[in-house]
Amino acid sequence: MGKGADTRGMILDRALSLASTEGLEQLTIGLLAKAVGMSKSGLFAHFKSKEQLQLSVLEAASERFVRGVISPSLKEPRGEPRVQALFDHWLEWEAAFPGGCPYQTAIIEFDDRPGVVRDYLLETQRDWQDALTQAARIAVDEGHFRADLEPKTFAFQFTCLAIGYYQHKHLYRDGTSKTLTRKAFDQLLDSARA
Amino acid sequence: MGKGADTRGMILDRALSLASTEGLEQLTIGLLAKAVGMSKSGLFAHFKSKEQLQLSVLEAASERFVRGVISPSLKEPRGEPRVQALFDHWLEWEAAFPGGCPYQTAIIEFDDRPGVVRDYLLETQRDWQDALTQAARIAVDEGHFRADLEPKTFAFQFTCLAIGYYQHKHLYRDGTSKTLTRKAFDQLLDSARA
DNA sequence: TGACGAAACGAACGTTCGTACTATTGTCGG
DNA sequence: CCGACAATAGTACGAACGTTCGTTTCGTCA
Repeated sequence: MGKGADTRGMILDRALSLASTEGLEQLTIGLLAKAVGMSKSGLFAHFKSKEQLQLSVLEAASERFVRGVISPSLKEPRGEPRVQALFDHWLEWEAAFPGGCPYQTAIIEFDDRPGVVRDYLLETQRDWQDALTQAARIAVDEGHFRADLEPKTFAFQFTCLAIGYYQHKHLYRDGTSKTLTRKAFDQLLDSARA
Repeated sequence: MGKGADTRGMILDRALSLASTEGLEQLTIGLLAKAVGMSKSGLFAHFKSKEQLQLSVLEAASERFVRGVISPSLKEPRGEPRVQALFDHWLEWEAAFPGGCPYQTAIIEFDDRPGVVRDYLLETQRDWQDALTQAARIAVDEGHFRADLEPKTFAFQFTCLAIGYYQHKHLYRDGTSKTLTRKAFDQLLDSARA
């Protein structure tokens, strides 16, 4: 159980990069094998099907997301600072992948294709949305946000900005995306406060 | 030049639906041929390459977008009513495709892949962003929006909501997306007004 | 009606896809 | 150091990919 898990991890590392630029479907087994310097069959043995590979890639992404975004944000003070931290860490995390957030790509690819991949995406995205909603609710409780703020709506607006940032950055590539998104987010925070 | 253009149009019609659900790359020539009841080679003859087919599909989408969103909105009164119309027509237009806005899918697929398709996406998306910015600027001039509003930022926020709506709708499929998005948009309008 | 160009066809090209088998290598505990 | 077993490579498969080819059907006008 030693060596195998290591190579599997290395494969998923490389797969995450490829999936972020090419998508989960274009992430081909032959291509991935060449990228990590293995034979197609040798790599294939680690995952018993392409669908399992796709799922494993998303699970690896989840793990990184928790480690890079969720956990560090939970260490921040409750309320607005934590909301702000979630946003900051999201921006950082997105930049860690050459093709941007792998979830973004995967959701577009699979939101109309039923199966275990779509199910997994739905589940994790719900969790992320719940976490955001909860963070907003706490900010209300703490008195940072106005009492009549709807946490769910706030979470949606938050997510919209995150998605929009991703798209703007990768399409225009003019370096203005981060400033623009920060401005929009500050405005969102403004209207969320008392 | 009669018959050929007709079938070409019919092909692109079907292709638009398929591309919105499957993506421009998964929109396979063989699959499309089967969908329209033609032979692969017969269909292929209309476009001299797959890249040309993809480009033609996007051009067909552009045409529909102008006819369904831009033009009718320009008939509305200048200022906020026109901005509102742009948003309303966007929501309608998006619903006309089984897999949602074909641009959304295409941008995610091609934003990291240089070529004529990406170039075309960049160009049309810039046009759309410019149109939105211009509409916001007019609303400022008319006194509907506050004088210090930044039209470009507003256009970005607008687009973010549109993208977010698309994703929410197709992933969750719980029927709450439109209400949620309208609420967020109303809030955006509120903060844009005096 | 005959002829001619446009449009659609069927078959085949070489390549790559995901997956199934079998063989070879590598890594450890006795 | 060796046997067991995990890990990787090799080979082959049927199907689908984009593309090309030569041929056949269709539409139109002399």
